[in-house]
Amino acid sequence: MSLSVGQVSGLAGITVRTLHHYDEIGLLIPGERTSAGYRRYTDGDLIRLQQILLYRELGFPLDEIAVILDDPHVDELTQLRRQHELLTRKSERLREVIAAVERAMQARSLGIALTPQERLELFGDFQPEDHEAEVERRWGGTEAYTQSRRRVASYTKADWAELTAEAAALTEALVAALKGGLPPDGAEAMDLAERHRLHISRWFYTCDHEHHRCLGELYVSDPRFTATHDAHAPGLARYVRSAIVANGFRGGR
Amino acid sequence: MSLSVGQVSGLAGITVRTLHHYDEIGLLIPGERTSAGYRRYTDGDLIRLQQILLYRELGFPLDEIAVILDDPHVDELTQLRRQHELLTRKSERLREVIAAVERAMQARSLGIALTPQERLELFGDFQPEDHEAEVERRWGGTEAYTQSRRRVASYTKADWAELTAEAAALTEALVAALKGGLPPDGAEAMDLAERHRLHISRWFYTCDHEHHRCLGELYVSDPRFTATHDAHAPGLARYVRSAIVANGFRGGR
DNA sequence: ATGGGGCCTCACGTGACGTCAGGCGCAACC
DNA sequence: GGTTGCGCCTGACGTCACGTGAGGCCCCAT
Repeated sequence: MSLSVGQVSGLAGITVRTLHHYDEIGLLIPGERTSAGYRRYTDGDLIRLQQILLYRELGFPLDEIAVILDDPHVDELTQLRRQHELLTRKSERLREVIAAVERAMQARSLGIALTPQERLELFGDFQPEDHEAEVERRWGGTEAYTQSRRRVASYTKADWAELTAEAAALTEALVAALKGGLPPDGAEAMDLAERHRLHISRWFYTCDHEHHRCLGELYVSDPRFTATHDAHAPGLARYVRSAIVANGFRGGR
Repeated sequence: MSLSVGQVSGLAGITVRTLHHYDEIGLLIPGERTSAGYRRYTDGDLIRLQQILLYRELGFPLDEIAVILDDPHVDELTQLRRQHELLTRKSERLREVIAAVERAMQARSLGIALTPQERLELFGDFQPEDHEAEVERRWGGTEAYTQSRRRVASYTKADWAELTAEAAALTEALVAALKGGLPPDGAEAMDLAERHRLHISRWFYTCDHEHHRCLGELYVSDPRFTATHDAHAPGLARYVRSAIVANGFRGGR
């Protein structure tokens, strides 16, 4: 009960050439060949092909797929769980994009123009691989980065919930301080900056005052960070930077 | 308020090279250049970029994206509606894939093995563009195909509901006939075959007895059609083929 | 025995970038 | 006021995942 290239290509919705290619690079070598050299795909081959197509659709390059599938100490159930998680993540991202498009439609039909930044953030912030790759490029190699990465990887859902709640409260307080007209070098703002520093230290990496100051600079110099902050309140990025600097003078040295 | 390549690449989560590429092929030419030849992206450019990235993620090739976006008599709201529809379609497909993975997990943890066909159907049947491309390859150029395509394109939701209901009822009746042991060349089965032929004629293209016979052959020779039929009841594909042949002799000539 | 459809192996083409190489622009730092 | 560094520029070649023939077996059906 083995199938020919044509039959498999029909079943899987791919071309014969693709199957040839996968054979060439050793990703999917048919279990048998007829005496005439015809490829014959067994049931096991088909299962592997389905896995390949799934990971391919998730955006993995073929050589990585080979590594993933040929890992000997990973059984099929684990593969399925991985796939499931990646798929749901992708689905969530898609839902956000859809929501963004809906917002844009609403805005458009009301005659409001969204800022381009607001619309591009979707791509800048949510594409998981791309974003991580970019982070790697900017921060790769630094100690803070690797520490942060190790910690974050071990977080449970509950941890994440706590983390984001804490971050949200902090942002809210900062917005309130800004809108309340409190000076960035006042005690309240400095306290908030200190809370911010401790937040980073607790959840991501040990952040001393100097590092904190670098972060503050980044908030105003990197347009992505600036946009994220200023989305909550205009001028927030600069306000936070100032508060951080003031707090650094107070507590640092 | 224009941005440099680096700033745009950061915002959009893409590389500088990609922006250069889009400039080279004329997909996204920055609105301005400084005297030194530096690219400067305006707000309009960013909006266009966002549209490009959306269509790109939907799998469109870049030249097609250019055609879509440069279509003069399509305003932004229409674009958004198109995007929204395509995205929701993609989301639905993703949900089906997720559901399939969940089924596979359940089956696996219960120790049941799914047939490879069952798993590959997902890719064979639901990838919209690929599938259509394959249909084009197999049937492109035939008159029946173009006719079917024209008609199907004009169907409303209500039409589709009626169509699928009719098809489901027909399938059910065929399954009942098969399971009831009625001979495929008996009057009842032939009547059902005739109903099938009229169903095709009504909804897709004028289907005479000869064409109907070809279709019957296809049901048993093309594993995809066979699988679709036999999923309802084992042996259904062959049963339908026989009934069609018998009906052809009765009514055809 | 003779097509015709499916399959084979080269082998070059293509789309969407990645990746240097070599060099200008400009603000900062010494 | 050089020079260092970073960002930007233009070629130009490399890469990945195939697409697209060309030329030639295989095999079943007429």
